[in-house]
Amino acid sequence: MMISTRGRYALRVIVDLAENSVDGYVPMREVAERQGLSLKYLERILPLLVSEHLVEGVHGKGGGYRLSKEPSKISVGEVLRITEGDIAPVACLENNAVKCEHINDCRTLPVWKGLNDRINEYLDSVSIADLMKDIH
Amino acid sequence: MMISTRGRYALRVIVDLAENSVDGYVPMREVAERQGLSLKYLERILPLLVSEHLVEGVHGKGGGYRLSKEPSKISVGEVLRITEGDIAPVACLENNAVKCEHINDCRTLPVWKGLNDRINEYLDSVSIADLMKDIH
DNA sequence: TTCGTACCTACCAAAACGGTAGGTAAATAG
DNA sequence: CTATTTACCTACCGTTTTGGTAGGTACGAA
Repeated sequence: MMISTRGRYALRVIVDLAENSVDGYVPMREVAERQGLSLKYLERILPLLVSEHLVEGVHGKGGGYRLSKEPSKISVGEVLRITEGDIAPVACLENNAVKCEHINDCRTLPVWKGLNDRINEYLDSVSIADLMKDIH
Repeated sequence: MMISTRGRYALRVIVDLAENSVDGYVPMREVAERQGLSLKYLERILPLLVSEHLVEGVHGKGGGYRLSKEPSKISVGEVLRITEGDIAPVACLENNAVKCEHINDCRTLPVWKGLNDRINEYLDSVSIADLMKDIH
């Protein structure tokens, strides 16, 4: 399996924020409760999203989190790359991969590159807005 | 990362067999040497491919392995599903996944299904013959 | 000053990963 | 019949990743 709970939970949090932060900030306690996830675990995931300017957090009463961009401007690929670190399907395509010596003669590399391209292409084509429930 | 060494090595072995078993059987010792992989580790992977009738092994001198089908009839997806067990990108799409209770109201499920479909579609579209070096 | 929030760091159990070790079973050559 | 060569089987094992928990501190509003 490629996408761990970190990425999956992050995505659910982002969609939850998109749907529930009508104007103000939403405390993570509420999101955790709504989504049935551990607050403590989410608290470890959110700083990643903050540092990459996907969400903003404010302290104190009335504080919480909100999205920094419109849901239509955030792609699923963006969220996953931030939280998973790397969504390459094989080790040799990871960012910090050790240079393979048979790279010019590898029979299997083309299929991994092809797979990687299709995965990223698709995940970048879906936005958070695409995942939101239409609220009439 | 989604595809572990098991699947990647299996694929390299299959392509190696396709290229090097002109008529007879190829001992895994030769393949391991050519590919720079641990023989002992490959010996643990190959029974999977045998039991699913992708390759055949014969004992004794002159023995080894050969493909059971033409390279053009074996897809990359087939090899990976056998060796990896499951190539689902997320836990909730795995074969023996626990039934999620929010399955009918999950905002993120559609994107995982879409991803899963594209991954399998692509891997099934590439055959071992596509990965072989043209030998003139 | 108190409360509610984000945010930080250390720790930890369980599973997966990537093998190694040490055999047995079967087929062939001599 | 014996030796050799191969496939095949099973148990073990160190390291890394996963999926958290525990216990705080920093900050901001009331």
